[in-house]
Amino acid sequence: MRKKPFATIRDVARLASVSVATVSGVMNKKAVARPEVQKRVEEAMKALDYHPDRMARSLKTGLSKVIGMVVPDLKNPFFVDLMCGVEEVARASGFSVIFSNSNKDQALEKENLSMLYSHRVAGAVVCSTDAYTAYDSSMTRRFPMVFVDRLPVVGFKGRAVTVDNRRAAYKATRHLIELGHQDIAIIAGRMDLSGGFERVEGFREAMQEAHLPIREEYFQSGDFSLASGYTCTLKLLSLPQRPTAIFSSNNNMTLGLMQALTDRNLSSPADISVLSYDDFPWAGYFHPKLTAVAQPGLEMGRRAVHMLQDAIQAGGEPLGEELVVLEAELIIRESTASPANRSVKDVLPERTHAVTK
Amino acid sequence: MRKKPFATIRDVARLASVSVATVSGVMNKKAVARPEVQKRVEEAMKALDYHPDRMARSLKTGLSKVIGMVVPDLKNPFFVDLMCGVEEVARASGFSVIFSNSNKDQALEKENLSMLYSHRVAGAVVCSTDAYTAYDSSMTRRFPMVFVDRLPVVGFKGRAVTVDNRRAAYKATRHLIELGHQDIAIIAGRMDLSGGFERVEGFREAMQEAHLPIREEYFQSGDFSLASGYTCTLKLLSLPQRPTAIFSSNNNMTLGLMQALTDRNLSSPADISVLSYDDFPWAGYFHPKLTAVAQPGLEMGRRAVHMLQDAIQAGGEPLGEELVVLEAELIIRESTASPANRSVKDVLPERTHAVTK
DNA sequence: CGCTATGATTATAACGATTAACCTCGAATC
DNA sequence: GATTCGAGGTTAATCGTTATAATCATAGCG
Repeated sequence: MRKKPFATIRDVARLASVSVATVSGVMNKKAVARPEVQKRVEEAMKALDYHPDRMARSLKTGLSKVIGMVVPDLKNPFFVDLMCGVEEVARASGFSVIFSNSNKDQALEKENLSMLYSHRVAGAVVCSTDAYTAYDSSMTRRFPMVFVDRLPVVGFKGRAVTVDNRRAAYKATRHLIELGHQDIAIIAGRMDLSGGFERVEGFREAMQEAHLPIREEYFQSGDFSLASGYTCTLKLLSLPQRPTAIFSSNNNMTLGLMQALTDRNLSSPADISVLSYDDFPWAGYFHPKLTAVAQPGLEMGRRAVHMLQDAIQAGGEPLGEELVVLEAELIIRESTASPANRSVKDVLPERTHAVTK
Repeated sequence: MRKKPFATIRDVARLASVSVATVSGVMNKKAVARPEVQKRVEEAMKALDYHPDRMARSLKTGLSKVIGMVVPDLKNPFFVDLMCGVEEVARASGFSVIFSNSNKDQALEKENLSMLYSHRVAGAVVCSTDAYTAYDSSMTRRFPMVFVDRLPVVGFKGRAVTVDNRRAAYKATRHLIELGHQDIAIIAGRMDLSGGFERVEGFREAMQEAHLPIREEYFQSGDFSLASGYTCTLKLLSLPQRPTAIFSSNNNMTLGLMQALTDRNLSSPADISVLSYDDFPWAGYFHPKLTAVAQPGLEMGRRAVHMLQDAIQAGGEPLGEELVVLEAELIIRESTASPANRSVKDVLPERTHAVTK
């Protein structure tokens, strides 16, 4: 083996003429060494550029200061927001974060989770790529996890932080209706993901409440990808009776939608109103500036880590179910307007009831 | 201490009725155990959901399968590209990545580097937040690093992958000149960062070659932030003789630039051409679609990890200097056009020489 | 039958930290 | 003066792995 390239606690002890236990003591502020000794130790540490080996420490204590995070797609700014939130509060409490990208691949996600297990992370916040058909309960035994944005399985019992997709979609649709739209189309996302499904539900709810029909051809099924947003929009635009507004279920599909619009030489909101579920950092620079549902990604990440730390604190005792549901915000910009030749009064019924929880 | 929550190599050994050494052997494909034994061990591992403790392993071998990455700003999509590239090839070769965000804070960056050291990472790719005035050589002794995008210090000797900022800026400016622009302004970035400085140099070079003056009031000093892009643009627009084209030194400043344009009711390229150093994933959705210098972020991240792995392979023997300089691509979209009332022939001289290396 | 060569398997000492248990020695108490 | 006490220190075991040397069969060979 090559010469040891870093200083160990023993080197420090030797230089400071004390035992390793003493060094460990002053490091962890436990044993009260005489101020004189303490100073000597600290000087030795500095002199040797000594930084304790966290692996050795974790090995001994069984406590790791690393958490894992797995996201399905690093290119999506929403997940980047999540990451920022996670990183922020993790670091604030002395944790490091191993990020891994599952690339929307379920197998890879499981592999990543195993990898994190191998690292003996204290816990993980995971944004699952998919509804687990076989949600492996053995995984939960490995280390505490909190799910974020997406629930891993319907009827999930565990710890998660999500946003109220249904309510957000309801509010968004309601905004369209209040503007006077009747012919509202939706580009749905993946219905096997909790978010995708709930957004459609919120949309339905608002439409039904307003006694507006959801025409079959106005319901397009996408898969959250840009490409699907594009083709769905094209289908909508070539309909004999074009919708006056489109609700897009996520940011990527909105991008496809906008592309299709410009390709067809249509402009928003003059020709068609567009409302995007998911805000972009740059949504205000679009032409038009996009009206969008802004999910509190940062806050979600933060809360997830807090929950995770509670679970870590509990030291493996299974903490009960805990579901934090945050509210998304509808940011009204310029891509939504009243449809041409139609007054608001014609169409808007009284609001009958609030959305059910 | 609580009951051990995971299976150890000893548990596997017991279940398979062999010694720990044998288990270790079959895991690492070293010792050739009898096929029968090998199978028994593998079954035991599966049955116990055994995953070797990488920390214990690293502690023993002195070899870690983790690399660190520190970026100055997670919100900037360019750095996210870098991260993607890093993650991709790291994972492909069995490495995990600890990401950390220095938030453009030099002290925090150093702290992060110490943290990574504490984790005994095998190496790190760092996108430094700042030119180190005191570039601590003790840091390089800790673990191999390769710098990406930004050189840590002028006259840097070490391993890094960057892009040819100067040449890219030259090409971009040249494009503006070829369109017939003479009154070209630049919003410079931070001159203490290698990138910021070189972009200005490339700009200068193209202008001089075309015998075009750089008027003092056309040179605005920003700091790579959106806000600075905004204010610089406002200053340019209120000049008695407005420039016909603006070169913005990075993505955030371009955002500020565009904001200022719309606030002043100006549109591009009709009123003014804009060229952005840094492409956005969504630059094609802007109005107008932005002409931009696209840096190969993904590829940079990938190359950086390759270089890092070479250094890790070398096991601490200092590898010589190695600088990989990639080429950025100019993507011409719609935000640049010939200035009103001016023909190309009037202004374009013969191209005299290629940019010097 | 010894003796060795060979291949499979095992016992055990690290790795760098923490920590329980144990020393030491002077001051305080009786 | 003996006993207790406690602050300040040390020793050594331990965490889960790997590496090395040692052990153990087993077969080949003269």
